[in-house]
Order: sequence, then structure tokens, then C-alpha cells
Amino acid sequence: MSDDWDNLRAVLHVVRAGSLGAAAQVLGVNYTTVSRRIAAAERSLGARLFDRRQSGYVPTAAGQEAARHAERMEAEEIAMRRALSGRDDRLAGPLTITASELLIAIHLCRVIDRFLTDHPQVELTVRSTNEVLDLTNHEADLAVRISADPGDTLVGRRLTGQHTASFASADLAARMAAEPARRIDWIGFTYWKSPPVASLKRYGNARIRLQFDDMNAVVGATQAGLGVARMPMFLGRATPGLVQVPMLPPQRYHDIWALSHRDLKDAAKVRAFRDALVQYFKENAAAFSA
Amino acid sequence: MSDDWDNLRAVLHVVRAGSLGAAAQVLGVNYTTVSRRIAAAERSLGARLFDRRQSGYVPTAAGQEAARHAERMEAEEIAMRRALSGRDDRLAGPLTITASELLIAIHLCRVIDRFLTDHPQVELTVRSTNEVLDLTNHEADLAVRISADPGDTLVGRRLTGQHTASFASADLAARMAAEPARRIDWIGFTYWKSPPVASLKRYGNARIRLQFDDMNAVVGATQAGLGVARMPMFLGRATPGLVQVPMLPPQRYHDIWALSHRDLKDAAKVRAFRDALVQYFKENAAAFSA
DNA sequence: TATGGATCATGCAAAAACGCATGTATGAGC
DNA sequence: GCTCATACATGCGTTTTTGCATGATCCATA
Repeated sequence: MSDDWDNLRAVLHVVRAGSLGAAAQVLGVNYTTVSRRIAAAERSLGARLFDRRQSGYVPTAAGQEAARHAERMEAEEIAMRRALSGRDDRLAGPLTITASELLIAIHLCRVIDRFLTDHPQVELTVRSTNEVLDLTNHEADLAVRISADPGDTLVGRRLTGQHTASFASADLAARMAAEPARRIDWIGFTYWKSPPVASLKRYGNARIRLQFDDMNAVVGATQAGLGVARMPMFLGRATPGLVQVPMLPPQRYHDIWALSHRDLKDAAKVRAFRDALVQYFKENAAAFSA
Repeated sequence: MSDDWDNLRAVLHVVRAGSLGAAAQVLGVNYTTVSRRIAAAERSLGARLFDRRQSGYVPTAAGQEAARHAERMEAEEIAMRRALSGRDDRLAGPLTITASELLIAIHLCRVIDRFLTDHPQVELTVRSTNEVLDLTNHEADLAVRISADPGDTLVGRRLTGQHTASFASADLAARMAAEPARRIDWIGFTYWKSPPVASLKRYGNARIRLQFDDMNAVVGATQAGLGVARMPMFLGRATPGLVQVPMLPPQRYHDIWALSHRDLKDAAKVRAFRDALVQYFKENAAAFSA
């Protein structure tokens, strides 16, 4: 019965990953080690957990049952780490934050700079991604999100309101001003069906010329003069070569929030970073609104 | 983040045991190993979990928090083992049963003998104790209990009803028959306040001469002629030198049950042992009732 | 039908974990 | 006040675990 729990962890990851090798990569060990862990777990539990196939390790019914329980053990481990982080009153050690790439690039990098200067002992990890990380699974301690919905176990602090508006390259803006009757080419974002409704009253002669699933691409295409794009004020203003154009009057958009798991909201490092955010957004509120 | 769960298990056991050495004994390793595990856990969790005192390792608030979570991980591990045992359809491998010492000694040993002959592959552990083992914690797969209450997560099968009656040594029985007016000396069991109520109507001249907290002692004292004792029929009849005496007419007593955790009730080995019990108690019902 | 890319199994050397022995400190009991 | 028992810290040799390299098998694909 000794040295068992880590074997169960291996079982969980092999079930998830589907093969020894893939699980080994996640666990950061050689796959032969995973193989031995699985064998040990089967010995200890007295049940065959996997069918060894050439395509990989396929869990038996018993293996799936074991993985279900191991998953709950993992959830409990994560909850433990969260709880311990949450009572950590040191301004030192690891801290992970996440935000969208654009928000980081344009604004948060300055908050981060300031924060690290003030708290040099903190080992900060920034997960700059457009994926929505799972704060419940402790993938990050704090997230800056453009969203109205903090969710169930999360607690939030509103940082600022913001507007979106229409932007175009300076060239294109000049051409459109010179030829008011000319058709407006919009650069769309995923799932757009038509140009922004609020723009159609005054600028009905419009179409979506092309569509992206990535905001960086939208920005690039707009800079290249391919069309008019709707984007947050802070993004349009900060992007070289773009000017605001009148097609879409500024629209209220989702507020920007700082979110944390309830367990983590009072951790010293989380609190300090949140305070830094609040101060920055207070000083720079003008950048986000019309 | 590798090799962590076993460290958390060490934390749990040190919190429980209060010292490295005691925890090491439970874990079956040297205490220096436990010491290193604790250090590793503290490193990984980034929190001090114990105060090192000369009197032992005293958990900090963080350590208690960690132990609470580790406790749930352990509960989940136990649930896993139960679930896997429950779906085990082999009549081989480990099986643990428990019952009171007397029941084992007098009757169950014969069931066990028969069972092991029929299923030689089963590695049977018999926990013959008067403690009530926790079947929810998987301390045993099956229990034979004298009790009406199967409990929440347990499922039971009634094996037989039974009676208690009064027994004495043959000598004392003869003397009492010869001198009907003589005072009856009862041998009491823990918490008895007076001789059995049902006996007082006809044998009011009675007292409790001495009292034991252990049924084996009661049996010995009765054999030695120290007095009359109330005991289950099966026990009085099976004890050499004792005869039933009329002071206490046979009384209905708690039924005898075979109990298992719900998860385990259909495991092949559990089912087979339960069947053996049912058959034995059917064949020997007369031994338990008046 | 041959080939490249997966997968898992196994033998062997390197690395890490482990247990033992020793030393120190504290508190209980005579 | 002394001894004894208990608890933790630490250094060192040994055992165990781990990673790597090789070999075998299967599948997809050209």
C-alpha cells in the first residue's frame, strides 16, 4: 500500500492521453516510467486497468472507474493548492495571470512592468492567450477578461467600461471621406453576418469584404487598408496607422474585469496585482471610452 | 509537479499521527523518508506545513488545511478500491471479513473452513475483534454483526434470529435447584444496573455480584461457578460445563446480519461468502433460538 | 509492397530515493 | 540531578527507481 497515489495519477493521465508516451509528456517523465507505474497500480488494485494495444493503452471498464476517482483526487489536490495560495500573505513566489494577447500587448504590459518593479520577489507567469483559462482548475490566479459574467466560483472587480468604434487606415479614411457614396468594405470577425447594425442607417451601402477568426489579423488587415473594422477604442487608438472613422459611432461594449477564484481573492499577490490594475485603469480610463 | 501525491499522503499521516516516527510506522517506511516527503511537499506547495518541535511535528494552519484536502483524496482512493473490488468477478485474491470473537470461535470458523475449501484461491483475512470496523473505510469487505442497524451506506442480509437466556455451571445449577430460596448471583455485563428485568418477577431475590466489560470473561466466570449469566443461546450451549437455568426465560435478541458496503455487495467473493453464511445459518438455525 | 511513424516491451547504466547510524535536544520519572 | 525514552537533524552507503537505447509490432500511405 506504499507509494500508490502517484501511480493513480499516472492512471488518470494515461486514460486522458490515450497512450503511455502522451501521458509521460504531460507528467514530465519517461514513458517507461509511466508503464511501470501503471503496472504497479494494477498490481495494487488487483484489477487490469488497460488493454495494451499497438494503438495505445485503452482503459478497461475498471480503468475508467479508477480514472473517475483519480479525477476527483486531482480536483481535491487543485483545491488544496488554491486554498494554500489563498492564505499566502507573502509578496513573493509564483503568480500566474492571464489576459487576451491584445490587452497584454497594449496596456497590461505596463501594469506588469510596474508590478514587477514594486514586487521583485514575485515570479510572475503571464499566460497571454485568447483561450479562456479555467480559473477553477487553477490555470491562473487572476484573469483580466472582457466579459460580463464572472461565473459561479469566481469573484470580480470591474476595472473600466469601454466603447468600440470603427477604424480604418489613414489612406482609406481619406478616400472614404472624399467619396461619400462609395461602398464601405468591412473587415469582419468570426460569426458576423452583416456589417454592424448601428452603422447601416447612415452607411447602408456596405458589405463584409472578408472575415477573420483572430483579432490580430483584423488589425493587420485594417492597417493594410483592406477595409473598415470595428474594434475596441483602446485597440484602434493604440494601433499605428489607424484612425477612427464615422461609420460606426462609439458603442458601449463589455466592461473589463479582474477575476479570481473566491479562494484566491485575498492572497497577497493577487490582491496586490488587482490593486495595480485598478490604479492603472483609473489613471487611463480615457483610453477605453469615447 | 511530479511525484507529488504520495507526499500529500505523508502530510496527511503526519498530521494524524503527530510525529514523523508514528506516521512512518503507519506508512511502512523509515521516518527520515517521511521527513523528506514533508520537505518536498512544503517546497511544492510553497507553504510551511509544520512547526518542528521536539515533541513532534505540529501542523500549521496551512498544514491543517492541506490535511483536510488530503483526507478527501484518501476517501476517494478508498472509494476507488471499493468500486474496483465491487466489480471483481474472480473468486481469487484478497477478502477481509470481520465478526466478534465469540461468533468466530463458535460458529464462523466452520463457515470459513468450508469457504476456503471451496475457494482455495481466496486469500482470506479474518478480523476477529469486538471493535466495530468501519466498512465505509473498507476496513473489511463483509461483517457479521449482531445489530439491527445496517447503517446508511451498508446493505445487509438477515442470517438468523436469536434468543438469550440464563446459564450457569452444572454445579451451581444443581445447588440453585436444591435451594429455591437462595439468592441468585448474577454476572453482569457492562452498564447493567440490575439483574434482567424479565427474571425479577419469579426470582426477585437476586443481585449483580460482579460485572465484566468482556464477554469472554463472563463466560469464564460462569464456568467457574461465580454466578448466573445472561448470554446468547448459541454461546451458552456451546460452552462446556454450562447448562441453561430457568432464571431468565429465553428472550428475543438482536438478529444476526451479514453486512457489506453497497459498492461491494455484488463482488464475487463477497457474494460467495455471504451465500456460505446463509446456508450455514439455515442449517444451524436451531443453535440460536430457544 | 515497401516505408515512415506510431506504439509498447525489455535490458542496462546512471541517478535518485531510501534506510541506517550517529548526534542533539527536550521532557518525564525516580 | 540523573537517567531513560522520545523526537528530530544529518551524513553516508546501499537499494530502488528512472531514463535511455534497442528491438518488435502494427497501421497508414505512397
